[in-house]
Amino acid sequence: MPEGPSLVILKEQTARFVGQEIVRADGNTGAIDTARLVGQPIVALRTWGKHFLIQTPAMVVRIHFLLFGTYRVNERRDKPPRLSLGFADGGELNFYACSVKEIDSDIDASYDWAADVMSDAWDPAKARKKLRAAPGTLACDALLDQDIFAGVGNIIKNEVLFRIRVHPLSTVGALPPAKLRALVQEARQYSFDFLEWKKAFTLKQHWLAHNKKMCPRCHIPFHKAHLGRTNRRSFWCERCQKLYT
DNA sequence: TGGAATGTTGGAAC
DNA sequence: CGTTCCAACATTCC
Repeated sequence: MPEGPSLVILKEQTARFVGQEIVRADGNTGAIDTARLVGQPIVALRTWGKHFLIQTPAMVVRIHFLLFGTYRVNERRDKPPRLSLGFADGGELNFYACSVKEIDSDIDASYDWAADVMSDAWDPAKARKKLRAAPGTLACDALLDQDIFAGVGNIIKNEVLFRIRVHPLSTVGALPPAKLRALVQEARQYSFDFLEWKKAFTLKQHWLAHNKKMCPRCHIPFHKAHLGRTNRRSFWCERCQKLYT
């Protein structure tokens, strides 16, 4: 469940806990002192990219789901939770197979909200500036850079590059200004499309490139390889997606 | 059924 | 000291 839009769904599903007091906190995370959460009210539940932030007066806990993490709201899985929070109204929030970490309480100082593609504070001009500052970066790596596009994951990467018809091995410095602008714009636009499709349980059927064998536009086979510094799977069409170097 | 995958971190190696 | 590479983590699906 790891890309940014999925975290936004989690935030929406847990909004009812904001303002509530944690009456029980446990789990097999060795990383935080769960006892310190008991008695704490939830000040805010926020997301930054793929981070889920649980803010209380005493501490801020960061959940990262990595590749396999899951959660349940008012339900339990048949597995030990990494972190389980119980609330006064009987509700509970359970996290599994994720990274749990206490972070600095001053989250506004440590997080650049303008870099989060799902945030109201998202700043496309700032993202373009960061891209121009690293012209040698491959397009496939740039989209996965959480300092530029927090929340973008491998699915979004592949879909954005297909939408804007840019080859994953293009360098961002070689992109014409309109393409650079499109890359930044679609990183956010596709993320919001992802959000709506995920909510409707129709995400996979909307994939045009990710995990696909054939180009839906020109009907030749996609290329598939692990590319870039990030070495993640890329799916692309040699005919439709232009290589800029 | 083994291998790969919506991801990141920390430490070794150079 | 900076950069790069790789193992580790852990679950689900094909």
